Amino acid sequence: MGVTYRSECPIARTLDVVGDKWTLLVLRDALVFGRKTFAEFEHGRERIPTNLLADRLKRLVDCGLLKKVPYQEAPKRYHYVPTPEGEAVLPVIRAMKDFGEKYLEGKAPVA
Amino acid sequence: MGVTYRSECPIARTLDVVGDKWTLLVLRDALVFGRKTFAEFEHGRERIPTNLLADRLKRLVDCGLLKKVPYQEAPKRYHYVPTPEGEAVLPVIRAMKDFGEKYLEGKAPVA
DNA sequence: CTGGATCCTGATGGATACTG
DNA sequence: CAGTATCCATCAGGATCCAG
Repeated sequence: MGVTYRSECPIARTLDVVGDKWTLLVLRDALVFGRKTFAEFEHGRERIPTNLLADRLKRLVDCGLLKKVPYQEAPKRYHYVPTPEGEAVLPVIRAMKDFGEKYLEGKAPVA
Repeated sequence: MGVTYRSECPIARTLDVVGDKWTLLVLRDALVFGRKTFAEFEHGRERIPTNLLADRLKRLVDCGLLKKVPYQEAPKRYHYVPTPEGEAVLPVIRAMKDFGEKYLEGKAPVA
């Protein structure tokens, strides 16, 4: 909230929203693997720490890329499901997948 | 160098290489604005701190997305220019541009 | 002056333990 | 199951410094 984007550039803005090591992975799990619950996101292959997962889910909900939908009472439980805006990031995820497959397979990481 | 990727997923691998707030912006400057020198990268609209710029340029060179080409002796000066692998990230940058233009224009940031 | 390197401080990341 | 809390390590960001 209340923070400003670094610039008017749409690329910079996109990075301000999803430009970190986990956010797009959470979105991938939601969009391509259909994961919905906290536990489903948590137990993906990359083992995101629970505090970061909670934070990323909250952010994604706050900025309108995911929405919380209740699926159970007592105790209240929620599914995290992509909004149309959330689905709109699929092309960037696909582009990353293509890039990763073409250039990063079997290649040692540098950083 | 010796670090391992978080998983075999090509998306996760791509994020391990370019998944932070600055790397893709540097790549954007190189690929779409044709910037080459340290100063050209530094004086973009987003004002990246010099230490981060130096670090990101080095990483990008180390992982083969940019290469240093000398263009002057005494003192040695270099251009940072995209390799073919570097050019291969253009689709992800374009996808981010599309997303940013469609969904983030005039919208307040959340984080 | 360009191309960084260094230093310092506050923010973020990440592992694990704990709670409703 | 779905998160919080805690603690420590690392990184970001800004200022400044240094070498060619």
